[in-house]
Amino acid sequence: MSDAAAGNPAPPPPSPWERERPARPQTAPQRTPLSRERIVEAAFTVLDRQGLDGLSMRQVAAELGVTVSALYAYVSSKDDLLELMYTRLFDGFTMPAPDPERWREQIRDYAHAGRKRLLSHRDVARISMAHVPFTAELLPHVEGLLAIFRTAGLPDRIAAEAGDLISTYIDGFVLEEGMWQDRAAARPDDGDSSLARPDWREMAGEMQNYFASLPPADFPHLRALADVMVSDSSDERFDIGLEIILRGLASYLPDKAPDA
Amino acid sequence: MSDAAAGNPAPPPPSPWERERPARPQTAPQRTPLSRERIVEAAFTVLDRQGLDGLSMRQVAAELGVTVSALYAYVSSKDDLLELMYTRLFDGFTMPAPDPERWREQIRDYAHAGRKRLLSHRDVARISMAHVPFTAELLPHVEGLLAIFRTAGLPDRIAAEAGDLISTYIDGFVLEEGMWQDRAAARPDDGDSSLARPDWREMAGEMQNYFASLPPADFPHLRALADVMVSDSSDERFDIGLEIILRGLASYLPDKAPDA
DNA sequence: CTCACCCAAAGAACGCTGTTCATCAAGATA
DNA sequence: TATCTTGATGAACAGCGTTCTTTGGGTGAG
Repeated sequence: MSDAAAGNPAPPPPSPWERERPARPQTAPQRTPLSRERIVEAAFTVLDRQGLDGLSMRQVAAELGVTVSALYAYVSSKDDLLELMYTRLFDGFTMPAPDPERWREQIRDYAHAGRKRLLSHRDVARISMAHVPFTAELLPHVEGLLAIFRTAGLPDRIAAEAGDLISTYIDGFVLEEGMWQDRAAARPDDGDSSLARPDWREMAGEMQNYFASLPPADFPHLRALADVMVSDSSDERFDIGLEIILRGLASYLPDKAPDA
Repeated sequence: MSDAAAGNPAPPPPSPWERERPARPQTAPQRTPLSRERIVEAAFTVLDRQGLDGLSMRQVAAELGVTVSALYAYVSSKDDLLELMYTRLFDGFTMPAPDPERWREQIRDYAHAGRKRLLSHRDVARISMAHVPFTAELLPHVEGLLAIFRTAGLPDRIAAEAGDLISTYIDGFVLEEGMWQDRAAARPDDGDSSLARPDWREMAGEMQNYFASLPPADFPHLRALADVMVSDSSDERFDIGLEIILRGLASYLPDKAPDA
């Protein structure tokens, strides 16, 4: 560097004793200058590949080809990053204008969209469960839900609770769904042929065998329900639970009789 | 140590250069020989003092005056310990014989007991949320729940889902409850005068102010419901949500009309 | 009484975590 | 050309779950 004044066009090869230059040029394409968005994106990549337990700041940094400490210039903590991921899930998600005639369908749509969102990335239900959607960006969603319930005619105290209730239901259901998937994926059965294929059908068979093995005198109802519990798909089970809640809410409507 | 052959009755004072003997006699009262039960007990002590995030194997070991590695002779992993803690919550918890005339009260009792159990130790709802109650010790509880629903007359597919639904509701509600408490306790407001007193009333006031500060045009329903959301106690809110679910379930009973 | 054994616990170590800090190269500004 | 800013680096710290080897005291056999 000291002879730069000479201005010779061909730089000499690096002297053997000077520490090999960090080889910035390798990373030098300098993809993009790093940003909150890029960090969140990388975090989702790591999440899908390694799950929430494998999501570490170091892994995210590695995914970006960057050091850990660099992340902390854009994200104040891991919790901050998780919150960013959580709110990003709601991007492009708008609540419909409340239609009193169709409030049930509107809630059904909301629930289905919510479940789809939680299934869009691995372990996202666990992240969602750890957050209350009362940040500024998410308040419009809460407002939208309350709008549907209130204009449908539900009493205030019921409407106030209804939002929490179905949100909790969605999160809880998908969380449990994910736990079964993990359990199925972690079965030491077929060696490393586990191509991330949970093999739902085989799992169901094992469950059914297990239920059938229970002492009939002690577990009559569990045995009686084994068939239906195992034969219903996740989607069907989700809709059943959702419908129970909707019927409960409908029973508070002043006017019409709460029949299906 | 090398002149032990002399056999002199009075042991010499410890030579200054040999590392002070670990002073086992200090710990030597040897309280009790360490066991799974004692480890779980200590874990709950640490949990109540430091929360789930502060619950580490090392802290549990310290609580028992013992090294970390000693724990692993009784507990195979931290997850194992957490599962032990989870199932211990159900100790002395028995399901009532199903009474078709009183199924609603029975479920209400179950829910209240469940919430009380989750509130009995800090952060326990988070532990509960991470477990499916399908271990051998807990199956009787599931069976008991299904028994109540089935003998009440609910269709099988509804009964099968009902257990999950109310369990998820209880866990989710208390989880959220705990998150608000944590948020209130972490408020940097009054310095270190935080004697673990969440000061619920003050928190509610802040919430109400926040809602009132929202632009009326964008958040009419949130503003309208601020009063009721904040004035209702946790117990009332819990009962409201529970009642919504119960009404929904009741709507599937074949015979009687599903009025309150 | 002495020796061998056994086993519960100790202690050190490994690789990982979230977070902070001093450093540094390169670009922009004066 | 000299200074300042900026975005990233690499080392470090304390703590984590887990495993491995060592050890010391109590017990039973000869």
